[in-house]
Amino acid sequence: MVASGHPKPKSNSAIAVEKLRELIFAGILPAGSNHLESELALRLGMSRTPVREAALTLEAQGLVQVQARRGVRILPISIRDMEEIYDVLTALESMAAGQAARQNYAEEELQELQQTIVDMEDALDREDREAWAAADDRFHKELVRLGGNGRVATIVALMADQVRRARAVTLYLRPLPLKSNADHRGVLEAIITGDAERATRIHSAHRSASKKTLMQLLKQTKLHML
Amino acid sequence: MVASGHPKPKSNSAIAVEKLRELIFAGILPAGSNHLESELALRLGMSRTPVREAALTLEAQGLVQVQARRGVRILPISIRDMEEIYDVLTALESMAAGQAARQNYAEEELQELQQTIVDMEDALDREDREAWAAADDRFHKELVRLGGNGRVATIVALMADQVRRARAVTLYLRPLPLKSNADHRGVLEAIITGDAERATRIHSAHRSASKKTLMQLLKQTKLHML
DNA sequence: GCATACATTAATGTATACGTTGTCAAGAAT
DNA sequence: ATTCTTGACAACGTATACATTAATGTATGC
Repeated sequence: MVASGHPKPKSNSAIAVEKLRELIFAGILPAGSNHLESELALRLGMSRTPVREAALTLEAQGLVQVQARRGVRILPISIRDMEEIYDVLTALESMAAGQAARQNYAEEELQELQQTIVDMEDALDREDREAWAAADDRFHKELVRLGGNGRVATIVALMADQVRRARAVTLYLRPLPLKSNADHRGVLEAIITGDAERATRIHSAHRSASKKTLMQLLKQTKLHML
Repeated sequence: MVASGHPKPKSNSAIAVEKLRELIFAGILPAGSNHLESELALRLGMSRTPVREAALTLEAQGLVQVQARRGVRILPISIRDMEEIYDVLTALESMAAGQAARQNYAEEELQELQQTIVDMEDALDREDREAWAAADDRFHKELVRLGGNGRVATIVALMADQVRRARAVTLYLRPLPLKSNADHRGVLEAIITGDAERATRIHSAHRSASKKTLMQLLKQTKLHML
């Protein structure tokens, strides 16, 4: 067998999910807009059936809403939505940080987490906001993975998707998150030393601060819908 | 307009979701079993299409898994699954308790929560485990509602579904949860007095204790799969 | 001139037919 | 006897045709 990449025969339904997600995240299907199933099917070059199934999947993920006779509606994200999302992330990630600390990981198992912090610092030096955001995503994802709770990882990934949609707008509005890295290092150290309570506390404070900053930003700039 | 119940013309797809959920919770479709789409369609008296859509919905809810050529598999719940689920519930409900305390609810707005506690006490007096479980469900659901975060409510409802599946087995194995009610009253009082930190702490301890009890029970009785 | 009722239409919801593919078993070869 | 191959079958994935239903526009009556 050739060692090439997966010869994965993806179903059209799965392809539709991917493509629609891309279209939504790229803003080509703008928040609040409605799209007929037949229109999307035409655009994706397949029949309505797999598109319909993809729409159901995306609805379960909270990205769209399927309305009878009005097509699939790309859900907008209000300030209140962002508040809810950040609170869920705060609760679950903080718990994950604590659980990670309880696992007694060897330092080498924490290399990826450490690397994301280094990458964030590098990005900050270069004032590269995109790179910082990408590394920040990796940090939070890895943190949750280390927590060892698959359901938490799934839920957090869903919520993080929503945050990412909003970031297109918010990333360049806020000041560079210089303070964040102290928090990240603190969480890492707490995990290394096995101090679960401290890991939870630091991360919770970190998320709360992020939320506060973002909320103020959204309210100031009157970006009530994304 | 007559004040009778909704003349709701539910779609077959929605009906299929309901019926399949009932069949799963009743154990008629046992955990771990596989069922062909055509078989389920025949049983529900409709074509494969709405059944397929229902299966996708239930898959997103974590109740089943659709495997190519092997039909829909009713997902079993392992001890590890229950542990993950309880941890998610602990984190989100505890936060909800704190948020509820911050809302400065008038006492009349907390009547339903109070009523569930009364009902639990009544059920305990009568040693009616089913009634206790039903009231306990209402307590947790109402608590989360009072927290005011819709996403938390949705996620908790999903997780609570899974717990309910397992309860058919566990409800009659464990001792009557006499101690629970002190916790419930404590949470209620903390919400009334607006002590968010206390509400969170008490509820978190309550959920942790419940988890511990359940875990021991499951391991002792060697009920590794449900 | 406005409101109401009806007809038309367009989009969803559902059924069905068909192509595709993995599975399983039977038989042959080693 | 075991393993590999091959072929048939069965179930899913997808397309398409059809039924259902709600929205819209028009016509008619008050």
